[in-house]
Amino acid sequence: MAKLQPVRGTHDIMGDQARTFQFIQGVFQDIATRFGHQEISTPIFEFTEVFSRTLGETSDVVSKEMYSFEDRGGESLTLRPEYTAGIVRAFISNGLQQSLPCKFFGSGPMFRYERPQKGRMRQFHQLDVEILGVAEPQADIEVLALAATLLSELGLMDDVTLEINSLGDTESRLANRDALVTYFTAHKSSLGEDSLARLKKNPMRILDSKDEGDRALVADAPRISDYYNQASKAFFDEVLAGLDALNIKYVINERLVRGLDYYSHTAFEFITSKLGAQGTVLAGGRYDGLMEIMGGPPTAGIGWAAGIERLAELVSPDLVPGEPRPIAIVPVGSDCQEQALKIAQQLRTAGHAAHMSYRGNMAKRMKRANKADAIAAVIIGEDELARAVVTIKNFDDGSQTEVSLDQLMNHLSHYR
RNA sequence: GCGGGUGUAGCUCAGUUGGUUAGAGCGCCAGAUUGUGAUUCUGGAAGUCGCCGGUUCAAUCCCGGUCACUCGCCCCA
Repeated sequence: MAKLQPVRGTHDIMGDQARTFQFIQGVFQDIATRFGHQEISTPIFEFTEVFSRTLGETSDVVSKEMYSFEDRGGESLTLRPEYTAGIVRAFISNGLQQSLPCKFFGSGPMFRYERPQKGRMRQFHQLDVEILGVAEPQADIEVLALAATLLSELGLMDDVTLEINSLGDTESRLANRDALVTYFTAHKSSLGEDSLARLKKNPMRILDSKDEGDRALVADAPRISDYYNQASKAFFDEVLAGLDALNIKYVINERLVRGLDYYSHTAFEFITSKLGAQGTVLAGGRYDGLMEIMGGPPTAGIGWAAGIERLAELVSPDLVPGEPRPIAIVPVGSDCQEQALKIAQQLRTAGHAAHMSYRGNMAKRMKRANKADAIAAVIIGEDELARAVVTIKNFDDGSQTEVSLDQLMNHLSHYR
């Protein structure tokens, strides 16, 4: 029989990794709450249209990366490849325009049919933050401050740099795009194969090309910043001033772009050099045009997503809290089982971690307790019970004391 | 989707220039120790050498395909 394998690009999360994930999500929830965001969990699948409409038919995600399937009713459903589309859909479904601004956070699995690599899975997990209904640059600043706080509390600020850019408003961006198309079309013959395709689908992406020949062309290409109108320039300046005020370091990267039409103004990525080709750890931007594409009322939006797997690769293990050291319950002889159960229950109710020892002679039980990193063992034997006492063994110094059942909980409170 | 690398025990890895019973360390189980852990000693289980096919008297080793992982590209978190 062939080895039972998980589906390509999926993983079981357990042990240290599970603990690291939990730590990251806990820090994230705490910070997001401090920033005034509320949790939202949207379904992990939606009608396919939710994603195909928002992401655009020509985008890579829609054209080759979606996990789509028909349900029994013949509806085309898709496992979510990203969080934003679902949140925007939820906003419209629930009529939340009545309660703007909406500040959301969420986390969970995402699905993309990609060729797996380290830091890139078919099922992966993201943290997500969105602010809907704030057209002011203050939202951009806050969302970036949230990101910076998260990365700093995860101990990653030294591993990561913030790259930021502005696409300008619609007017500025379209003017720049036209100029780019004109420029690159004139130099079509020197463009690489990938970039030729981008010229049609997503011309701004050429700016980000890794092809050497393209890069030479890009150096002389029209610059986005030359096409900012006054409002766009003022907006970007205000965002940068906010970052300066908060002492958040950044690098302006004019090649950092978003292709789809509903993006505008701020685009940013926190990047690390420690993860090979998958260097983007957290990324986002402003998407003021998205709500309308979805059929909702014109509503500004900005947000970001971070890959939990990628963060987990970077987080130092010593930051992740270990499991609490348990107290081992060691009954000796079958007559002591009931008392052992009761003591375990008492301990757990009082907030201790208690590990019940299930089988074996005493040496075996002690061995297991030691392996579980127990801080102490409660040894429950017939001799002791006859005198209404138990023996407490301290695993760190090897000392033993007899404690009366009455005093047990009191005594063990020292072991927290 | 495109190109390169890798695949031997639960884990980390040796090894066989193609030859009969494939090894180590760690881990696991048991015993020394039926009321006392970490150390020590002894023993044990565990592998269709990723899978399928080809070449060969003979394949874990060579060849082809396939699956998975991995590195880069595309794209992205």
